[in-house]
Amino acid sequence: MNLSDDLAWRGLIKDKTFEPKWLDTPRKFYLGIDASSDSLTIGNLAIITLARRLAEAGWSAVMLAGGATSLVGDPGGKHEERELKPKSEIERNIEGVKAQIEQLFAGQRHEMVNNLEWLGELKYLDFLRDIGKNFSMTELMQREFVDTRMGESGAGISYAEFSYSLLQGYDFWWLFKNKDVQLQIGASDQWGNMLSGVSLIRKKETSEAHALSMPLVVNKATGRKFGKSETGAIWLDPKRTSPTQFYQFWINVDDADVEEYLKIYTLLPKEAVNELMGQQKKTPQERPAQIALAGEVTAMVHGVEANKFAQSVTDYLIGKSPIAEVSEAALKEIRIALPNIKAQPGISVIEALVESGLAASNSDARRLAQSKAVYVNDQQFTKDHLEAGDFKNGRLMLRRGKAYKDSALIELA
RNA sequence: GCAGGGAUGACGGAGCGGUCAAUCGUACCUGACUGUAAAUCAGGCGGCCUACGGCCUACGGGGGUUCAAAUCCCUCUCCCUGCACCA
Repeated sequence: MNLSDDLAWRGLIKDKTFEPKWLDTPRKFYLGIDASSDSLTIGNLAIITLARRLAEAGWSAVMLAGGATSLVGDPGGKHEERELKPKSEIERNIEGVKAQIEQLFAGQRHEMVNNLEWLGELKYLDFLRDIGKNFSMTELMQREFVDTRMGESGAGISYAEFSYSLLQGYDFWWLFKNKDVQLQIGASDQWGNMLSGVSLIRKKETSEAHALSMPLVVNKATGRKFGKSETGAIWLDPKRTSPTQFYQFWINVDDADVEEYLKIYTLLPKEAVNELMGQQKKTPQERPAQIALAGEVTAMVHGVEANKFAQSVTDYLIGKSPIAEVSEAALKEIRIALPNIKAQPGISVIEALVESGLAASNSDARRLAQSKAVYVNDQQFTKDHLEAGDFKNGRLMLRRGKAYKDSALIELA
């Protein structure tokens, strides 16, 4: 299947400035990544996976870290002005984000650039004359982000954030001129910014350059944007979200979403996805689609070894492999992957829940205990204390709730 | 600058001197039913405790009035709406 058909089938094309067939001749494209945090989330992963697809279809990839643009802050999709981040923090963020992109592009040819390289030395007056002159204020004012921020109930917008779109347009133009980049890809909230570049190139170079946006990934069950909420964020950084937690997240995906995620987040071809969805329909309780999804995505983000390990930890979680018989080597890894504490026999369940982070406070832990939400080694647990006999070989699995993802390892001190 | 209006828990939004740890909705957590799914129903949802009870901290910041304040007064900060100023 050629690239344009594949992307259409996966639902990855929202807006574009070209005929679909144009995609099928490989050229050079770029994807800009914001550096507002030191780690990417699965929200960013969707678009990076799209970049991977283009690369595998023969396109040359330029990955742009927004060292300069992050200093200003993208107003797109935000309801109020952002806090400016210190420069040192953004530099750190860039390093973190770069490393993750390297991992995701392992074995694929790609180029990393930082727009600080050219935006950093840009002179303001030159910018106004060369770039500013090419933007119509009328057009800019009609942009949705400006409109919502400046409208009746808007929170206002600063000149700095307002100018963001022009900077991004400049990026595209610079890359077009200096690196022969002909396409920019991004999530649909970047559409306006991408068009800034397209029209700037048209005006200044009288040449064609194009933009492609993909839809924002939405949780079908709740209708909400995916991976955006602060607390529930799933990070690519294993220090923030361990590979096991990462794997568990995908295992736990709703049935309604799993097909879409397979298309967006894995490189599995159409036939394989259809095959999986067939099985999913027949035996949903075995969760074949979720298992495939979790395996594919974890392997891509954290590597094949980490994926294997996450799968084996899952076997311990669901009691398929008894935790009492875990090998010393695996145990070491589990201590990293799961919340874990050392305890004396006789420790109260409340204390164990709080210490391990499964409960937020003593009150919270008491509520959980009262509602019979405590499990030890996959069995409902109603006693107040963990006795010596509850530990098998000096350890046990403590769990909050019925789903396996909120588990912790408790070991005898 | 002047005049009005506003700031309440994760969010939206009630309350306008005691019965307010604060109605309600959403989000979130747990239980039942299931499949580590969804929907539905039920319970919970500031913290702490030797708990059908008690204590602490909270309604933008600070100060006051009162036996008693989220509720009244003063003041500061920020936001909104008009008007004025500036073009």
